[in-house]
Amino acid sequence: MPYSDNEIAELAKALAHPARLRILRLLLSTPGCMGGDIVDAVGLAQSTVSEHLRILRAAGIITGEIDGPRVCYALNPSSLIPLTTFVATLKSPPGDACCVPGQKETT
Amino acid sequence: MPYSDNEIAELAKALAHPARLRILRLLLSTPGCMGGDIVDAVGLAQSTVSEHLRILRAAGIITGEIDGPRVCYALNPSSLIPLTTFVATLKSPPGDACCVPGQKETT
DNA sequence: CCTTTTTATCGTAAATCGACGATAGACGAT
DNA sequence: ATCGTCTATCGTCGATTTACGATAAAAAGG
Repeated sequence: MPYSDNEIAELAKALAHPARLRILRLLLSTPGCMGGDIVDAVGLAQSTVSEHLRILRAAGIITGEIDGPRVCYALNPSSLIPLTTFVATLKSPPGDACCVPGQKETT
Repeated sequence: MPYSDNEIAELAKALAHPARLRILRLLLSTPGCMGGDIVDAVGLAQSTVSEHLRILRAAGIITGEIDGPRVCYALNPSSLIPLTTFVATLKSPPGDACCVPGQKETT
């Protein structure tokens, strides 16, 4: 039993918002990464972006290092291992039906 | 630009609850997979479990095939490709600092 | 010291989520 | 046709989330 459902759910929750994904993409592609740049890029209020950054930091997905009056944010990809491990586990059984054949479909 | 942030966020949101992760683990390990078994396993009210199943189905993560009065649920791992692709992308740059060296730490 | 810049926090309002019981619908069996 | 079983939906309630403006806190620079 590798990682707890709560742990994985916390990570998934942190990723479950477009603005936060946008921030992560930004951190991936931007050499400078102060909060101000992030605010400009996502187009939300500064306080809202700060809250998204707090959520990502609380989940361990990013780190923030104080650099003078600013904060330099960076990705911490290894934090996502519990989530990726779980998803990989789901893919393991290639494809065997669970019920006896001969059903109608739904969706 | 492979997948949209909204699409990925929807998948992450569907995974962002321990009960739903529990259901997915159950579907991975259980040969029979009718809703009733799931209700017993997660220990929540039938209506609550049905709602979790609806969310997973809406996200495409599971499928439900009607089998008489029951519904047979099964995993659909390929639905998670947008999410796994995104997370894999985050891991690509091994580790280069984004700011000039010489900062204090936060977290 | 005071000002400027940058980030975090507070308070609040609207929206969404999670859980439940009650009810309705679908199906096989009697 | 009716009954029993299984699942989905409805209505509701409390908790959480998201967003904002306003305000406070920290640090560099004049």
